Amino acid sequence: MSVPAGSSVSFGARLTTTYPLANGGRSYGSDDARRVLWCFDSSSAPAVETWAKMSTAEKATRVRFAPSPTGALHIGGARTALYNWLAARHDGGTMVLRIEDTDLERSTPENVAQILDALRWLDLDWDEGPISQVGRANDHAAALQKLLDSGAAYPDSATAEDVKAWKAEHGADRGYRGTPSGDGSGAIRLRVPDDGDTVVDDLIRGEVRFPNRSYDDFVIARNDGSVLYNFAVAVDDADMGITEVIRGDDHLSNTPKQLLVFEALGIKPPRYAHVPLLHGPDGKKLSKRHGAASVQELRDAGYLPEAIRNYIALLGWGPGDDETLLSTDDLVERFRPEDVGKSSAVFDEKKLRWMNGRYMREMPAWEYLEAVRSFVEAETGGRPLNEERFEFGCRIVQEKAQTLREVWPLIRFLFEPPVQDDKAWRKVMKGEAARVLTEVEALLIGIADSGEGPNHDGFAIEAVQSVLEPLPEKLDLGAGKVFQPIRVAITGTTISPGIFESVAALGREETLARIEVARSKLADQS
RNA sequence: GGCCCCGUGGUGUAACGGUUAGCACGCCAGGUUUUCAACCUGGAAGCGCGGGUUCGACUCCCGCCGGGGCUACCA
Repeated sequence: MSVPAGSSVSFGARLTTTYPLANGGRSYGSDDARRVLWCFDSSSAPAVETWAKMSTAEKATRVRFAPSPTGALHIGGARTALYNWLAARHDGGTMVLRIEDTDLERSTPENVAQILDALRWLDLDWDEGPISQVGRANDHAAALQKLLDSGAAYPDSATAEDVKAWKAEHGADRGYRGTPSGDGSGAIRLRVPDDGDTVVDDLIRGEVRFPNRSYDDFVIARNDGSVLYNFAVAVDDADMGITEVIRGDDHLSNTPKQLLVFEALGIKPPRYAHVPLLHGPDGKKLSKRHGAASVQELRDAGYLPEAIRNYIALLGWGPGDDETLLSTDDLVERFRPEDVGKSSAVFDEKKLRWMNGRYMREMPAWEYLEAVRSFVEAETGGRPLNEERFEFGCRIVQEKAQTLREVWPLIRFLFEPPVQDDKAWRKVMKGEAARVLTEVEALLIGIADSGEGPNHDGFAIEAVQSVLEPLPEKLDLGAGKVFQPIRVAITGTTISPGIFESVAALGREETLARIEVARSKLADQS
């Protein structure tokens, strides 16, 4: 699966937040609920399976990624999405995208759009959805009624204060136990047994036991019938036939509650794999503070989707050998949720940069060019650039740049006058610099105009190299003493592509003019 | 406070009862008679602490310490 280069750097999401169900997206809700499904252009959404018609035996791996749209997609969320995606693709399973938007306050259409955009940009597609959790209200209500009827759940008029008081009386390790209100008032709580443990058989952590008595008879729905997270998740995972729940560690302690809901519903729960959380460089939970933490920020910083996938896959998971550079196909082939490590990892942008550089070098020329283009346009405001020169410039820095964003600063001198960098000038333009530039000018003028080279003026890389390379020895100077003055003269700084390439790219006329300017400035200062 | 998870160099990981504790990023030095980058070579740097079990523990058990999560009529 690949995406045209053009779309890999633009967010052309045609997401709509309109309510009519626009495509054949599988609905898990009633007709009523259909009207509140999040819909998006189906052009990138694969055909949908008819899960309901399948027999149990046919129900292969079904995973889901269920972000809560309370902000941009985080690097940690992206990793969870990737792990789910890899697990699904690994054995031809199905990935469901579910939007946990029951938090009316924080869930916004903008946030949903942003998350979908990020997922699409990362090239992590889903087979079903996006499904709005809010849109499943009727199904939640039905499940709730079932529990009420069976007595597994009950209305309790206790307030938060009442619960607190109850716990103060019964001990801190004792979960609250309420009593049904006679009149049906109060929030709906699930009955939790006093004895025994609820054990989570986790793919990553093994069996984790939680004493039932430490859990409250927790609230699963408000009195108006609106359901709460731990209940909605369990009902949804059950209805959607999810076989493997791969999610963040922060949900481990909530899992027993969901298991209790499954039990009350009489449905076999899925398997769980709780992946460790990602931490920032300071060891704390990853947050916006820690630099480029969201997918969109990473994209804006010039990282490639495939590099990001490779990098985040390795945050907590390894292929078992010493391989570091793994293509997405490798990842799909080798990833298994049970191989994910148990300890939290720290996002290290330095390594991502290195890895991104490796991927940039591997990119086909046209793809690399198109990817760079949008970054350059952002810098230049879309001002037209000489295409031939642009392409040549990009080519000579492909080996050097580590992010798409770093390309422009390196080739900028080809389109603009040298930058003013006093520090670089002082460091280089001294001693033999004037003599060197005089010598260089003469040599460059001597290059015959064969019509070769990027500017068709004889300044081909080889031609430039053949006259400049012997110069240090000829002048009995170090290479740096000879080449740095040229670099500063034509670019203004000490950092640029290779010097022969730079001179060739700039061309005869402009190179000589800049050297001339530098020479006179040098003459003035002495 | 209660319940739970985690602990190999700065970072990500491998080894899982017996290895000189491997690999990658980063860092330092040198090389590539062109800076930066890339590339090559070399280097510094690690099993949180204390008890056990064992002929032998990074690997098993216990305690401690440290980090984290959950503990909402949030998700």
